Parts: sequence; C-alpha cells; structure tokens
Amino acid sequence: MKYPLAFGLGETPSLPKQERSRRTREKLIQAAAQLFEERGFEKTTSNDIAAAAGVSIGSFYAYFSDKRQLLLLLFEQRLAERLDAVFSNFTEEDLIGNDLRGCIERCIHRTFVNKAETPGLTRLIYDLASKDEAVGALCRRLMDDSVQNLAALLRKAISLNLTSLDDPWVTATTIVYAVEAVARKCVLEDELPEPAWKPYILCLTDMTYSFVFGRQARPTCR
Amino acid sequence: MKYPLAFGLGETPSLPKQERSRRTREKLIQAAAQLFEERGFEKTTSNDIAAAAGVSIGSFYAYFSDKRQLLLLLFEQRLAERLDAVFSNFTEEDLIGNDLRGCIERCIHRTFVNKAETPGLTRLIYDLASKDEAVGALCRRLMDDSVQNLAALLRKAISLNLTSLDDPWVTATTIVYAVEAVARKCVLEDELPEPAWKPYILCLTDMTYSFVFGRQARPTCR
Amino acid sequence: MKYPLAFGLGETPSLPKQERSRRTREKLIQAAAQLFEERGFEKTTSNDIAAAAGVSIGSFYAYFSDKRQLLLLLFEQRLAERLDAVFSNFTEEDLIGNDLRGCIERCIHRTFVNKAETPGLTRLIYDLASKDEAVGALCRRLMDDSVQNLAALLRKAISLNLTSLDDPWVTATTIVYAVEAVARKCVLEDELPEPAWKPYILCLTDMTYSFVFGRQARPTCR
Amino acid sequence: MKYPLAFGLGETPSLPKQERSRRTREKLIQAAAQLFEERGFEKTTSNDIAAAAGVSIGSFYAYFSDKRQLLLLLFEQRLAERLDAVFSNFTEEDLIGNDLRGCIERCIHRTFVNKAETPGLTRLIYDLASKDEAVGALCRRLMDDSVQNLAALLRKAISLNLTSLDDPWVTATTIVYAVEAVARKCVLEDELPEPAWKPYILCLTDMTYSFVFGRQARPTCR
DNA sequence: CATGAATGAGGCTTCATTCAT
DNA sequence: CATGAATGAAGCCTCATTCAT
Repeated sequence: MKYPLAFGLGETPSLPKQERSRRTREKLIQAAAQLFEERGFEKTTSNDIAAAAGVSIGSFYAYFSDKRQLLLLLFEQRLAERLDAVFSNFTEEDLIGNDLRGCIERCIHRTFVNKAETPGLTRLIYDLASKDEAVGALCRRLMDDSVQNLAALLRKAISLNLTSLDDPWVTATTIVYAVEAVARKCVLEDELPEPAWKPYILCLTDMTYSFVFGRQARPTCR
Repeated sequence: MKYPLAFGLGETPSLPKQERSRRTREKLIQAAAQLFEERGFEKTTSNDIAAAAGVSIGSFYAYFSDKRQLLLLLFEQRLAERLDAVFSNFTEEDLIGNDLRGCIERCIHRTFVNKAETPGLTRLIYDLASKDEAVGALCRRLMDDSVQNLAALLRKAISLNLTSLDDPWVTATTIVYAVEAVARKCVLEDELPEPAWKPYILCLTDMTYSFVFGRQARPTCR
Repeated sequence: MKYPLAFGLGETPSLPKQERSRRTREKLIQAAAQLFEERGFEKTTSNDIAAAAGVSIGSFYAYFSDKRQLLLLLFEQRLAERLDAVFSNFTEEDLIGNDLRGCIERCIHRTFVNKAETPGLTRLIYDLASKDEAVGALCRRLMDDSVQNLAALLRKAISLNLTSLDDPWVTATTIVYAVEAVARKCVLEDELPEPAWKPYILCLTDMTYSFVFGRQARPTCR
Repeated sequence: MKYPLAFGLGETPSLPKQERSRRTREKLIQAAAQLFEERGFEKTTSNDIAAAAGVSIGSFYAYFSDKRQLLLLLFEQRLAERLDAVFSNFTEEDLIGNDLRGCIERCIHRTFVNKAETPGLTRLIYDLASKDEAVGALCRRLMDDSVQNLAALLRKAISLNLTSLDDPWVTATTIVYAVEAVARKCVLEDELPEPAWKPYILCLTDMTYSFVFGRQARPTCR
C-alpha cells in the first residue's frame, strides 16, 4: 500500500507494521479466552496468558493494562453475538402468526444454543458478575435488554388483545430469568447434549405460552 | 449448657478446656462468615479471619486445615437452615386443601426470605459453586433436594388426578429454577425491599399454579 | 538469661515475645542503613535488604510498608543525633566569655565531625532531599533549626551590643550554609582526614568572626 | 547554517541526511533535558524521551548508547554556559578599580542568576553527582574551575598588596562554596523570586569583602 | 537511518502456611 | 492449646534494550 508499484504488487494489502502487532494481540486474546474458560479468572495469571500465547509478558502489558481489562475486552467482543438473546428475534408478526407456540419454542431453544456455543466464557461472565462491577453491569445490561424486548412484545400482545396481563414488565422478567436459569442448568451445569434439552425447552414453552396466552385463548375452548 | 450439672454451678474455675476451644472455633467461624460475606472468598485472607476473630493465626490452623475447609464447613452449617427450601414445607395435605394457591405463594415467598436472610453468604455460594468442586456439589445437592421434593409432590398430585403433567421431574426443575432465579434477581441483585417482591411472587405463583393445576380446571373444555 | 531464677525476678524486664521481633526489625534497619550508604537508595532493593539482614522478604514487609518508609525511619532515628548541629552547643555565656573565637571554631569543627561520623547516611539524605518530599522536609527542618539557633544568638549579640548586624536571620542563614557547604566538601566529597580540615575550619572561623564581631571591635582601630 | 553554500540554496531536495539526523538527535536532547528537569533521571524512561521527542525508541539507541550517556552529554553541553561561574568574569582590572565591592556583588548575583536559568537541570546535576561517578567528576571540575579562578585572583590581590591572606586556595574554596550554598538554598530550595535574593547577595558580598579586603583597608581606619 | 514490536530480567508485594516458644 | 514471627513461592508489573522490517 505504501509502495504500490515497487513492492506492493500482488498480495498483502494489509498494513505491514501493524499486522504483526495485531496478530500478537489476537494471540493474547485467544489464549486468554481459552485459559479463562478452562481455569477461571483468578486462577489464570497474566504470565500464563502470555506463555500460552507464545509471547513475552512484556507484550501482554503492551496491549492490555492488566488481566481484568483483557477480560472486559473479551466480554465486549462477545456481547454483540449474544445481544440477540432470548426473545430478540421474536417479531411482532410472529405474535399474530399461526405458529406462536413454535416461535416461542425457537426463541427458548436459541437461548440454550447461545450458552452451548461459548460455555466457558458464559460461565466466566456469571462468575465474575458479582465480583467485578463492570462485568456485573454488562451482565445486567444483557438481561435488561432481553427483558425490555420481551416486555415490549407483551405490551403489543396486550394492545392486540391477545392476553390480559396486568404487569408486562414483571412477567417479562420472570420469563426471561426462568428461561435463563433452566438453560444455564441444562447447558452449563449438567452439560446435557442438545437432544436432552428438549423436554426442558418444551416445558418452558408450555409454561410461557399457557401463562401468557392461555388466558385469552381459552374461553372459546379453541 | 452442654454440661449443666457437672460444670454449670459455681463460677467456671478457669473455663473448661473444651469449652474455651469450642468458643475459639466459633469465633473463627463467625468472623469468617462475616468477612466472606463482606469481601468475598478470595479477598479474605486467613490472617484477616484470625484477626477479626481476635485469635492468633496459629489457632486458625489448629481448627481448620485451610481457608477453603472453613468455607465448606460454613456451607454445611447453613445448609441445614436452608434445606427446607422452596417447596419443602409444602405437605401433601396442602395439595388437597382449599388454599392450594396460597400455599404455593407462601413457599415462593419463603425462598425470597431465605435469600434475604443471608445475602452475603448466599452470593458467596453461587460465586464459588463453579470454582470449587465441593461447593458446586453442595449447591447442586441443595437444588436437587428442592427439585426432588417438588417432583414428589407433583407425582402425588398426578396420582390424585389433580394435574396431568407427563414429566414431573422436568416440571419440578423448571419451577424450582425459575423461582430461584427470580428470587436471586430481586433479592441479591436488585436488593429490592420485601414489599417490592410482591408482584414477582404473584407472577411466579400464577405461572406455577396455572401451569400445574390449570390443566385440571378445564375438564369441561377438553 | 531469659529465665534467671524462677521467671522474672532479677533482670530481663524486656518482653520475651517481642524480643525476637525487635531483633529482626533491628537487623533489617541495620542492613538497610549499610546498603543505602553503600549503594544509594535506588540501587538497593527490598530483597537486598532482607537478604543482608538474613531474614525473609516477608519479614521485611511485616515491619515496613516499603523501602521508603524504612528510609524515613532511619532518618528520624539519626535526626536526633544530628539536631545539635552547627551552633546548637553555643551558649549565651560563650558570647560574653573571653574565648568567643575558640567557641565558634569548636562549633564549626563539630559540624565537620558530625558528617564524618555517618558519611554514607549523610550523603544519602542530601541525595534524596530533592526527590522525596518527606526527606526534603526533614533536611529543611534540620537546617532551619540550625539557622534559627544561630539567629537567636546573633540577636542576643546585637542586644548585648557585640555587633551591629541589621539582619540576623540572613546572616545566620549565610553562615550556616557556608559552614555546611565547606564541611560537606571536605568531609563527604574530598573525604579529607580530620587533620586536613584545619585550614578550612580556621578560614570559616575567621570569616564568621570577622564578619559578625569585627564591626564592633574596630572603633578603637585595634 | 553550517553548510550555507553547499546546501542552503534551493529547497533542500529531501533534507540532507546529516541535517535530518542532526535534528533527530537534537530533538532527543531537548526532550531529555525537559523530562529530566521535570521528573528527575530515574523517573524518566528512555521510551518517554523518545516519545516526547516524537521519534522512535530505536532512534534513541542509534544516537546514544543509553540514558546515562545522554545525561552526561547534556551536562557537557550546559557546562560551557556555566563555566563562567562565580568569579570568572572578575578581571584583574576590577581588583584595582574603584568599584571592587560592586564587582564582587555582581559576580555573586551572576551565580544566583545562573541557577535560576536552568533550575531543573541544576538540581539534577546535584542529585546525580553522588550517584554517578562521571557526573560527580563534572561537578567537581566545575567547582574546581571556580575555585581556581578565584584563587588566582586572590593571589594577584596578595601580590598587589590588597590583602594579606595566607592561604588563597582555602579562602577561595570557602567563598565559592559559601556562595554556591546560599544561592542553591535561595534559588533552588526556597525558589525565591529575584528581588528576594538581595539581602543574601549583600550579606555574601559583605562577608567576602570584609574577609578578603577588610584586612588591608584597616590601617587607615576607614 | 527510522521504526516500534518484542523481549525478559528484575523489582515490588501478598498471603497461605509452618513452627518454635 | 495459643501465639505470632518467620517463611518464600508466586503473582504483578516496568522498562532498558534488541532486532527484524
């Protein structure tokens, strides 16, 4: 890029100097993610991370102010992937569609999958939430987003006369936390394989569906 | 109190050895409980505990093999108080009584109160569950007991034809974890005062009741 | 020696437990003093001090919060010995005695001796005065005491009509700093042996004497 | 400026190599001077210097073997400016002129001004003099030059029968160190503004004048 | 020449644990 | 039993210096 004719012909459009640096940083982040997952935060030392990344401890401190900052970075990176949590891909059209129950089920299933994809890091987040204020804030934001999302849907459902809940926020909170808790237990704690999630997902789906939509739908006996 | 006749008369010449020793031990346990609650496990040093208990660090190691063992001991002590968790005081008579809903509500309320009584220690348990195998086992046992308890009740309800659940274990798990999660959020995370628990408790009660017993109420429609 | 007869009658009123501890502390202080003198502050590590004292690094931090605090302690200890600096043993009687010049000379000589007794530590103090605020304050206090002392004497001399200075404080400052500077050069910088101090001490004496008392003595033209 | 004909015409095609290099070097020296003054030697890192100079750390080591060498270089540069210290601009004509006292006063004043011009660097020199052999040597050389200078003047004064000192070297040493010490105190330590120097300068002038030339002046009783 | 990423020795400090009294 | 001084492994972090580009 700097010497397009004399040197740059062909490949390597990437920055020459910064490239090595970027890779070192990346190696550190990867190593940290793995070690944090394997051993937890406290039991991973900055020296461990540097060693696992195959770089010197000096490089570690060139890129991150300390272990905790790297951890936060990691969270922020993964946050985006997880922000579509629980009921985020549940649209208003789904509410009036004819596969409401299926939609709910898929949303719940998605929550299980989310956890299964990065089990170590997810565990880590929960562990640290109570210790580190910043991590706690991230977690709460994540959950709040989910609750807010679902509450908005419930409000819509109310206005569409699909249900007669009186407190959509409390209901949303209850559902989101229930789904989260069961997903955590199945995936992170018991480490059940995906097929074994089924009954739990169905149970949560039933409970949610009957609780939210059972009220209105039933007078006519369907 | 333990030796009312043999020792309790007079002025306890120089404190029976075993009595003094028991007290030292107790002081250490109390101090540890408080410090663990306040600062968490990792940030409490064994020297801190001894100092807070007003005894020497040497005594600490005379009574406990290490910090972790003391922690486990603490848990076991508190475990008993908490073993009546969630639905443990829900009897079979309640099932056929005419205040089923009120009984459920009281059980859920009890879970909230349980957490509010020792918030620090409860937080601690959750924090350590994923780090320390033994703590994790204790936690799981606690939850399992609750689930088992409720599952037994559900089975009973099925046999009494009060509900038509097909998987009492999964249902019990879902309910217990849902109640736990919401209680944790309200009490430990948001630190809501008791009156503010109400809507959440009602929501959980409704959800549980409608999910479990709502099926039976509808005989005429099916 | 520790338990001479039964237990404490006779000698050794000193604390038994604290004794070992006091010795460790003392060993550390001694070792630090020597190392600081030999290598200076920055080039002495806390590990060096512990090693030189023959104790573990842990003990170092049991007694001192860090290297700097130990240094300050050292200064405060030595401060007392040095507070009788420059003109402190110059009494008002000396002013009207018939060996005024001899008294001045002895005071100046004392300043040289003072520095020769703990050359390393004295050097250290000067080195650190500009780096460390607390050390600087100590140094300034030391000098100020000397100046104040001499200024008081000069004021007395004025009131006795022995001299006609108009600014005793400035004069005192000048004399004290002049004596200090020359003493420092001879003793600490050039490391002259005591006999070689003589001409410098005489020169300072002459200068001081003629400057302060030369004015009044001269009306008669000698 | 150095190659006005050979290079100065035209637009400096791409900056003559040696010129660019000279500038890089100069930037480093300037940055170092400033940082050393501000923070002291130990607290200034080589990376800080390079950063402040706006060049890479690699360049730093291309021009200087290490931090210490750069410091020495700095001293040597500033040495020249300061070599006219204390009595260097005191000529033999002044000795026989009719403003001898005024000349002395101006010389002393010059010493104060010298320090006030580069307070940070001057402090630095004193700080390092005892740590670094080379810096110490530079300092001593500086002082020796002043002493030698003054001693030569005093010898001249003796030969002109203006005074009757018996040891011009010791006298010169005493005067030079006295002036230095008071100047240091006023300017570097107390950071007095220039007007406040006056009484000290007058006191030093008086003391010097009366000590050196008071002897000769007295036959006539003034 | 300039760059700046990488290095790693070495300093600082904590704290679980031991052991002589 | 109680004491608390002593221990030292182990973590954290800095910064002078090198070297490949």
